[in-house]
Amino acid sequence: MVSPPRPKMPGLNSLRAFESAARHESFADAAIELSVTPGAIAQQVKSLEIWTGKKLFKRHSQGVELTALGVGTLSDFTTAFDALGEAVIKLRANAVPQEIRIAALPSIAQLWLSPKLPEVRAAMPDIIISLTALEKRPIMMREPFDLAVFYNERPIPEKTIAVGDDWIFPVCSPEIAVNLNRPEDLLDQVLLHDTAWSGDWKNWFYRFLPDQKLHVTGPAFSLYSLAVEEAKNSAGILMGHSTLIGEQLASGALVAPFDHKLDIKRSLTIEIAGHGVNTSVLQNIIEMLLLE
Amino acid sequence: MVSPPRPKMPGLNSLRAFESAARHESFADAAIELSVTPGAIAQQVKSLEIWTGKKLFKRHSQGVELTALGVGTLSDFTTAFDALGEAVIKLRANAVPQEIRIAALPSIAQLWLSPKLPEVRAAMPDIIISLTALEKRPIMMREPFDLAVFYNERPIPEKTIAVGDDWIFPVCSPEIAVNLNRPEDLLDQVLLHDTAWSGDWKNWFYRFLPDQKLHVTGPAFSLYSLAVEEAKNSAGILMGHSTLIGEQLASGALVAPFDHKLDIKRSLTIEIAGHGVNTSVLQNIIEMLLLE
DNA sequence: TACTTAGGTGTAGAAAAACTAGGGGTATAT
DNA sequence: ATATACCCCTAGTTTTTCTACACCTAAGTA
Repeated sequence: MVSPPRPKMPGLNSLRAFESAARHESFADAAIELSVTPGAIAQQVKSLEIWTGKKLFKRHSQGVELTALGVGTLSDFTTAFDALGEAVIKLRANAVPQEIRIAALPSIAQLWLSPKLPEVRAAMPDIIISLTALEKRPIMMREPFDLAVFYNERPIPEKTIAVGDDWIFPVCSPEIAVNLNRPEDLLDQVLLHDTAWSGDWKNWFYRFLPDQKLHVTGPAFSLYSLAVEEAKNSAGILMGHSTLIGEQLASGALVAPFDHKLDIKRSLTIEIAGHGVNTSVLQNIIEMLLLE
Repeated sequence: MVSPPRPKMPGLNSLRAFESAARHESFADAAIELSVTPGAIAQQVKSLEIWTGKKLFKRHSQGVELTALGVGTLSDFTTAFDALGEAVIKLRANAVPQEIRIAALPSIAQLWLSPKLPEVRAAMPDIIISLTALEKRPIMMREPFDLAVFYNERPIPEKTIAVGDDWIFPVCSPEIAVNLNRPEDLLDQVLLHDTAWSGDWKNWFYRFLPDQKLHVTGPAFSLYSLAVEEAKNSAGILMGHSTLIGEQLASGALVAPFDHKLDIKRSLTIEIAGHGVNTSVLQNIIEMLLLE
């Protein structure tokens, strides 16, 4: 009566953990990708190694390295999980075609996308547009988004649509601007920082005031939009990103006291999911976002 | 500091349960394939339906039917899980190349394969040959076997190698055979049955003694090899399978009292895994198995 | 040389996921 | 009418997976 035992296959989760760890060559990065702790990755990988009977990684104190065996199968697993991810995303897109999911960098979501969405929603009242702010660009094959709006270094990858190049230049409230005539006037001012883009001031100074030692002492904000608000409140000078502060410059809430603009060689881009669902709706949304 | 929550993807196990259930159009069959209870499948499918927000199956009292949404994505999932299965099997084959895993029907394993293996092992002393008896043919893309020896209806599928056609005819020990001259002499004899092949006697009688009512009263065995042993011990008449009792006929332990043989339109076949590892070793093994 | 940092390991306990068991229900087959 | 085959649901249990540390090692830094 007992049916013969079939040889067990390894758990699917251990395969996913291996694939992620192998792709990043890092348990820590895989842990971030899968939203678990590195210890969980280590355990899953170990269980797969026990199943195969061979080590998949060489452990070093500073990281891991794939063994020959691991190298040989990584691409198979990546292909398989890509296919699986696409199947899931396509399923979701087909199941809820009236919902469009957009992923964007928090700053882009708040400063660029959010102001444009009301118009898009008004034009497409039966479409639900959801917006998720992510610090890191999602892998469109693996995560359930229809559009992703992020920065890309130029030249931008294929399959992405350029929205505009990103230039940086100091901006501030009109009240403060009256005291600023030359870049040197910045030296005794409060310089507002975004924690994620702490290099902005350094880069700009390096380009336009190369002889000046920079004081990185200003207040730091974890969200660029907070820094924008503070700048509007005359709390200091902000390094403005051309792609993000268009609204504020247009309304006059912020002004650019100088003409010194630095191209940071990246563009705001829109990436479209490859699931092939809702293509025309997505095209319409993109067109509306690109206007003006 | 808190990283923004990414939208959760459904659990991998629910995807596998859905794929299996959809492929079989049956929760019960999926449960067998995945070695769980049907309730487990139902729960996994439900959790996927909750994630997608739509029903994937229409439930009927006699079974399930895929919805349009389910139909549309089944092939994507099947493709993905096939790729994943192949990746795992290839990994295993590469990790332990000195081991060859053979799956076979229990009767084939014991009566056909097992007698031939010592010679194969002697010829390849550094290869470990493991043999697993399975009631059902494994899906070679999903389960870790290198060779599968099973019956196939003729015409046999591509990619399988025919070993020999299966004919059935009564066999018994020489002592019993002296009393058997014509098929009619079987009527008052003990007829041994294999539970899995209970139709054998019926088919043979239908062909050669169509006018006789058949008594299906003989002892039943869950393993054909047990029935063979009993037949050798003169416990009764066995319906012999040409592909399985060659040894016994050759040694004289069993004899065929009549010339009445029925072709049951199937062949013993060997299927080779598609992972492409160890191809030449596998070819050698198959050649040895096909000898004589 | 000693400290710090980055990244991996191992274990125990906790949390989450998955499974089984068992009681229902509804069609189809006998 | 009764049995059978399937699916559903819920409760409780088992298994898996994860976290939380404490520990280890190598490389960079003071």
